[in-house]
Amino acid sequence: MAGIQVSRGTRDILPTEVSYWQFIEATAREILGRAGASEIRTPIFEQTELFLRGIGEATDVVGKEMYSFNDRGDRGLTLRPEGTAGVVRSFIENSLYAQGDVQRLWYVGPMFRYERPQAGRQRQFHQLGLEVLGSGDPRADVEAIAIATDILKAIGLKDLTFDLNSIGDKDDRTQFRAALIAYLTPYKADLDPDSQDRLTRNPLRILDSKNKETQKILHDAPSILDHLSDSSKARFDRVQQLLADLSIPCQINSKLVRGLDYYSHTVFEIQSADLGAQATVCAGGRYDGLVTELGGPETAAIGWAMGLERLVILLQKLGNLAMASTVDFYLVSRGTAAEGQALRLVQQLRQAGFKAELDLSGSAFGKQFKRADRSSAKACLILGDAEAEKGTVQLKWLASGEQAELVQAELASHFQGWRDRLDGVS
RNA sequence: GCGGGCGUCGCCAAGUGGUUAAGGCAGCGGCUUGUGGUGCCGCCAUCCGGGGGUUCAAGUCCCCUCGCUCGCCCCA
Repeated sequence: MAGIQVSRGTRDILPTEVSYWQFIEATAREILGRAGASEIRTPIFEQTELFLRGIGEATDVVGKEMYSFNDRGDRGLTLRPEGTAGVVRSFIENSLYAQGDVQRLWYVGPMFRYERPQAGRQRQFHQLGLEVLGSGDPRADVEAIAIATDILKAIGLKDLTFDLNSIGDKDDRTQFRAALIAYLTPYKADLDPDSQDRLTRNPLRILDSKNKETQKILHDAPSILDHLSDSSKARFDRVQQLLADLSIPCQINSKLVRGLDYYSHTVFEIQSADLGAQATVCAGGRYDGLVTELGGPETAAIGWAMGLERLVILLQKLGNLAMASTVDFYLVSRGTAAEGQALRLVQQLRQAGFKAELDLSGSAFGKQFKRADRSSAKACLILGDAEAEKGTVQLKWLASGEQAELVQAELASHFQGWRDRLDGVS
């Protein structure tokens, strides 16, 4: 039990679990590809400055959750806590905006946040995200959302709730902020401590407080939706209408605000009731100001990210993924000459497209057959001293027990027949 | 960063201060030294996350520490 263990908040993804990951990633890759999105891979660490400016210095993520360090050259670096900032940095640095009107970029990979680990929340976790850069059209919002819901649907998730809101533009929020402060200030003493603190620092965040008392007070609070400018409101209406056209059901939640500073207008969150406190499975929104904030040309943009660990948890709960990987042929051999020939045959089978496993134990035939069973192989190829000498091999189909002796040199002539038989069996 | 629960073999799990730490699954070996799936037999924790302490005596009580877990916070 002593010895070195994984770091707190990190974990291994073992072979029994990794098939879920591969399934999710393959499904997403397929759907994103069909939508004309291109994968982009950016570094795991970036200059700390990028996140300070991109995410916002006042946010908790930047304030107390980043893995920041100085390297040997005394550069201030940070393990990326999210994916958008790096993609936008790359978009600007590589002048991707010059390559056409809209860039649809997606990414997948590990992110790092120093948080207290919890179910569905780790210090190293994985996100898959999409960024659509270069369009402020409401259709871009809905297209991005539709891609996300397509992915979630394709991997088989049900019973998800989709919350939608608009937090308007900067001016809308300035107005609303004043109204909210004016409303809440008389109740200040009754708010939970965190919310009291936020009243001046970041009053919008009070809206999604889980504190019951605070929520009661918020019941009659002004709504952001009543403080949208005409154009912001029209934009939001259009988004809702387009979603309805696509039959994507959503509920308007005027208290939905996002934790990162760069969002504007459309924000949304997709949650599952089966995840406990960390219920959000996918979240995102529009961030029209971020590209200029990071030194690029004015570029409208919308994006989202999914938490892969959470998707895997949900998928495992459904338990509907039959991941049994069966073996076609299991090679049983004993004796120096036979073992050498078996190694050659197993390679020949693999190169012909069969899934073949070679028993390396060198133990008694009985033991090797037991292992063949456990591997759920369909057939055994058996080589002992007698076969090695004659240049033959025994083929035994495990389900029926039928066995035949074949000439090694003629093995390839049986391949097509075996393929047909294996296809029939499975 | 704050609060609650938990931590016994690879996995599940008994064990409520008293001699040698149940059991099941898995694994390994044998019956069966060239033929499997069943069956039977045997082997698999000098040790109870780690470190201190209390006691004649601790896996069982106390303290510290590490980790997991649930919630807060935060967020994907």
